[in-house]
Amino acid sequence: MARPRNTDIRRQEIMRGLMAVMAEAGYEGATISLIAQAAGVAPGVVHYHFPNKQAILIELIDYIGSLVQFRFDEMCDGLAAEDHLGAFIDANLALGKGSNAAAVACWVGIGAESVKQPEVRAAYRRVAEKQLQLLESLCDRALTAKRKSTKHKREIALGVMAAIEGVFRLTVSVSELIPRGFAAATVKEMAYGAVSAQPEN
Amino acid sequence: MARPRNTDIRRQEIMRGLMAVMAEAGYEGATISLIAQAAGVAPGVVHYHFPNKQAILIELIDYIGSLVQFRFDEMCDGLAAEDHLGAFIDANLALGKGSNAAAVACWVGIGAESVKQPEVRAAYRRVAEKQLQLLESLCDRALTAKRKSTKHKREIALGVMAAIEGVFRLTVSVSELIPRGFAAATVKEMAYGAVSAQPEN
Amino acid sequence: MARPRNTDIRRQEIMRGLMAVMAEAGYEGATISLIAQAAGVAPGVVHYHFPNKQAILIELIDYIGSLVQFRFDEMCDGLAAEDHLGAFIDANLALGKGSNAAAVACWVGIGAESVKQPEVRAAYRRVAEKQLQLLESLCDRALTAKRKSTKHKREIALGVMAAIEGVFRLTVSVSELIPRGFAAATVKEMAYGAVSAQPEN
Amino acid sequence: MARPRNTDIRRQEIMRGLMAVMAEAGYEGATISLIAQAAGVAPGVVHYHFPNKQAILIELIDYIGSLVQFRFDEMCDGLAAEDHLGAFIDANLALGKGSNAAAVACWVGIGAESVKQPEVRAAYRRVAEKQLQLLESLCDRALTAKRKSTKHKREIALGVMAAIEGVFRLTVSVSELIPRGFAAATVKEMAYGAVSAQPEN
DNA sequence: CATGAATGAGAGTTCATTCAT
DNA sequence: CATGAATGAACTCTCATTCAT
Repeated sequence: MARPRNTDIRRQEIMRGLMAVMAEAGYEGATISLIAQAAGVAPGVVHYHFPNKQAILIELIDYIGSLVQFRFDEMCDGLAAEDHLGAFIDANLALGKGSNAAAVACWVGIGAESVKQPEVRAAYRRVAEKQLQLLESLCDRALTAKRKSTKHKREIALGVMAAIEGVFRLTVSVSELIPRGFAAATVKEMAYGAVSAQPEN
Repeated sequence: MARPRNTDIRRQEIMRGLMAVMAEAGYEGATISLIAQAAGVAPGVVHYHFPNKQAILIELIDYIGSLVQFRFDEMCDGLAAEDHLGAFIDANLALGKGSNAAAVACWVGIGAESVKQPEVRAAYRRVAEKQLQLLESLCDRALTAKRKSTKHKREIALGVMAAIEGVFRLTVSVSELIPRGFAAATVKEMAYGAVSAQPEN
Repeated sequence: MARPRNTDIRRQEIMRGLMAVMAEAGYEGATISLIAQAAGVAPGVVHYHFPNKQAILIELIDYIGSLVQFRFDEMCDGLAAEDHLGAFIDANLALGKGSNAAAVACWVGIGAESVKQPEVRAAYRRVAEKQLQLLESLCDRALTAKRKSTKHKREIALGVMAAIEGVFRLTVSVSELIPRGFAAATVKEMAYGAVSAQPEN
Repeated sequence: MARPRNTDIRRQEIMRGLMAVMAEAGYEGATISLIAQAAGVAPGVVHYHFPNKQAILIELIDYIGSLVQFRFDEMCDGLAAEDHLGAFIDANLALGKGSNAAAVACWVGIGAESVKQPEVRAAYRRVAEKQLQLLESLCDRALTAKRKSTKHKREIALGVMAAIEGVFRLTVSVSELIPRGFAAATVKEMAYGAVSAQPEN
């Protein structure tokens, strides 16, 4: 009898509206009005579905995390275990299908917001911890496949993660300095270089 | 006899005020009033010395760039040419004297602001290009010292730079995940690992 | 066979919802959403049964008036005519069965709303006039029973009414200053004191 | 050199702006914009001098309290101690010079706001407690002058206070029912009637 | 040079009311 | 009758910027 529930759909639309606007104007520049416009809804709708602007951002953080996860799962398909590390790097940095420039720009903005908003920081950390654990297990697989010591898998994982985050940052701010398609290759070389550099098991 | 110009001193005080506030509250959260307070001056003074808030930020970008440069010069003192690459990484990431957590937090915020403010982006790029050129020459020195091909010096330089920026980001958002004193060592290993991995010249 | 009308029930539920919420949050703080929640209905239902928020308030005014009337009737039962004045005061101020703290808080809020909403003011006046007429006749009874001049019955009635309203106000704002069970006794003393002070008839 | 401080003047102007608007439109209806207009300043000025709207209201509470106190002091001048109780009632209720219809309307609104704003409630209580103590001492004086027991001075004080507050309420909501100049006389009669009714000391 | 009061545009948020289902 | 999503106007509050002193 009542109007059918469409909350989940609306929430996604609004969250994607934030992503689109934020990629151009930053978090502060993403006004509720602009977000609503980008989502194709009236301004009041935003606060009907979210208690406040921060809540949209936090939902966006999880969403971007899940996008990477999804792309990684796709890319792993049919790959040997030792190549999953490369797949993870590609999932984050490779261009082409599934790459998402807006998400990258947002991710940089999320880093800055997490400086002052503890809740954002917490949400970011949840995603980062999950990715770091995944990365560690991928390093383990790669090291094991090459019969290398897995002693420094966490260090390598952290280095890879930092490199990925750094590429995001450079992509956003100084994309002209990075030749197209360069980043994924370089980070993969660094990662597998580190793997190879480990002593035999 | 005119009274001595204290304009330059005031400008520095204000700019450092921005750095201090921005490290806690982000760029948008750094109100003119808070900046003035941190600088120990009246709010009106800020706009006497700077046309607008953005101008302070741009001065801050150059200032942070010069801080790193200065620390690098200090650290190079007495080091062999091949170790200058390590000195650069330390200048950015090593803890202890000369390390500056506020500057790191600001740097992350500057990255986010450069998404929407072209002038900030340009200022950031000037500093980044300079650092990248320096890094490239440091890679060249390191490769040459080990009689390696310098063909991929730019790739290595970019990778190192990304790793440094990424560490900044992780430091700010998820410092708990990074053991103290870990970052500089890991990035140096990655850098020299890449150097060693190059073919002989 | 039409389904039984539950409109009247719903209206009461909603009106009581307003009373409950308004006692805690004031009239402006009583949002339609909160009222609906307190009434156990969906927000949309409220405007199905009432054209607007003000209409609920006006119904509430009459309702609270009738509550007092009802309690008065109950308390009069078996009392001598000269004691009906005391019963009226008790009906308003006595604690125990039939006392209604929420109604008192609402009544204070209604007074404030009547400053700006003419319709509310009119509704309040209707109730007040009725009570004042009743009070006047009760004073008449009390005076006549004591063979006193009834010349100032209206003054006494007004004084009693003011005292009652004032106790409401103090109860709401500074209940700590009023010992429990104190108010009804004090006002009754004042009322019968004034009755006694009148000249013999 | 700097612009001279005028904060105190501005704060008073704004507070009186609130009083003027609130007397017509209630507290919620007194928007910052209307308050500023009534005070003859730009909207932004309001929040330059007050952190928020509530702070203006709290200042107004103290101000109204001091208005009554001031009028009382004036009216006491040259009166016998036993008549000070009457002066207090006149200070609150007498018409003519020093009477302030806007203040009365605000006071009713303040009562309603104190239901939901604890800070307002606290401010109201501070004023009420001070007045109640004063009233008690005035009752004491009146009783002592007539050689009556002072045992119930607090009860009488409370009754008088309730009557005054109740008159405010009736004045605001149903002024037509109260003949002009009636209230002060009636309350004074009630007060001195109660004094006379006490047993000899 | 310095001060801090003033400005006013625009932000996030709330909410009475409407209405498609 | 009932639902709850949608609307958009209006609110309080913030703040970069200006400028009289």
